[in-house]
Amino acid sequence: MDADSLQPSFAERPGRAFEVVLAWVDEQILSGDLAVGDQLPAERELARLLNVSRAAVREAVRTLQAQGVVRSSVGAGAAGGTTINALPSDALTRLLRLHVALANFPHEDVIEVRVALERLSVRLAAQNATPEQLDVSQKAIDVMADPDIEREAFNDADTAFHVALAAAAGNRLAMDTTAAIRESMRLPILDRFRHVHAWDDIVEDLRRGHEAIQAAVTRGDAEEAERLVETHIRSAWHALS
Amino acid sequence: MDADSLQPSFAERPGRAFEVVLAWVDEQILSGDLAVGDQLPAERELARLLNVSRAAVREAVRTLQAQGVVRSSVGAGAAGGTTINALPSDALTRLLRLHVALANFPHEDVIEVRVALERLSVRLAAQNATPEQLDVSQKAIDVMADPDIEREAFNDADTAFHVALAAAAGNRLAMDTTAAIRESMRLPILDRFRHVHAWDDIVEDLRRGHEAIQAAVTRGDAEEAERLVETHIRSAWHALS
DNA sequence: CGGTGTCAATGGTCTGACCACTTCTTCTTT
DNA sequence: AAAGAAGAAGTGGTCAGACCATTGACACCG
Repeated sequence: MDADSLQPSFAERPGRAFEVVLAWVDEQILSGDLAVGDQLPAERELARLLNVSRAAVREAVRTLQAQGVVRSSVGAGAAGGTTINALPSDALTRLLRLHVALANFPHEDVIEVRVALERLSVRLAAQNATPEQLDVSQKAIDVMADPDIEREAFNDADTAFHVALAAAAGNRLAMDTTAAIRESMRLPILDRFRHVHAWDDIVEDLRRGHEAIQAAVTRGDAEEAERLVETHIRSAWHALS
Repeated sequence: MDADSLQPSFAERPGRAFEVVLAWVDEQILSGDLAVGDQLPAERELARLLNVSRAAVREAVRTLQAQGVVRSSVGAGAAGGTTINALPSDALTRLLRLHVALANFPHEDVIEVRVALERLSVRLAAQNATPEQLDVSQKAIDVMADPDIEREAFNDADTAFHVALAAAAGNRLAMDTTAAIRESMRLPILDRFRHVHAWDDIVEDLRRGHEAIQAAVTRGDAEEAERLVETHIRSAWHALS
């Protein structure tokens, strides 16, 4: 009944109790008061601060944990407690993959977004890529050049190629989202790889596409790289459908 | 003590209690005993079945909810209870928003990705938007037309305009990512709104940009809409920097 | 000086209770 | 007999308070 003077807007808020906690954490993160590596208040303290039970706080923490936002460990001192996670892009990738796998998004929708992001990636890569970064994508091309390569290994190298180009873009957010979406389509694409008939023709098209993209990026031709990557993604998906 | 004869492998398992529940649900889903639309046992029953407390069951349910796997609603009968879910989206938006905020990406990087996604959104919107969807974005424009509008309200309506266009694209993934990125920049943009000097000039530019985009989308001119939205975003950010 | 044990703080768990809401059943009234 | 009202039962949502295991800091004793 008293206190609350520090956080009245949250303590008075209606709605589910654990959502009050989530909203509070969201606000703290978005406003910059909580950053990666920082510790959340202890569960008991947070419960008192927001006028909810500790059980409600714990349910919110579980939600944040499931999303990879925080990590909890027991014990006193700096090592214990709940801390904001570096949110390795794995969390994004995991969640995107889960959603796509559950057919929540039509594959065509995913393709559209993927085209938009990869066009951005290769454009930035053509402008910013270092020779070392281009070596990484070239290595993926070399792997795929093996005429006896298994379809799964080819798919992995294919994924690695696109992720490597995204990494070469020098834009971390573009890389993370591009990689997450390509990664989320790894299994659906592999499934099609396995059931397609004209495998030899398709894989040859893919190889040519990759090499053309790599060449355009290497010589810094952003526009051509954008055009090539869009054609590459769309025609590959069409051939597999 | 007793019982457990039905699920000994789970009831006897060590490790965190809520993970026992998660493992049980995983097993039921993977084995096909639980499918989309099915109901989980009631929390009290599940707690008794797995020999854990109801609080542990609830923490597991929160985890599943955060992952979008289940949906809960109160009440007796078929309408109440926790059911296996098909399609959530909040989880993705929330995670992406936090991801952008936490990773502390350079704002320029975020702008690049935002341009790529919003170009996609307005292109799809120009091709697919219904009059009802265009009404929503028009309403945001009307709100911003108020000459006495507060800067925060203007920013909210601005966000709403871009999100509405993304929604009109008819591509759920594009909408979620576009909305998440625009929302992740809500606070930084608001901060600039508050400290900018030539507010009147800037806001007039923004209004003209919105109206031009809305007009292009309405008449189905995808290419012009793409061009306009890119110019709009880049020039607005430049004016605020 | 160095080990050693106490102590405090943390997350993890449990119990048992109450609430708000929804549905189904049963009984009363027309 | 039909319609409606009252209540019983079951659901998730929340709370308070307790205990446990783990961890780190600090005072104490050798």
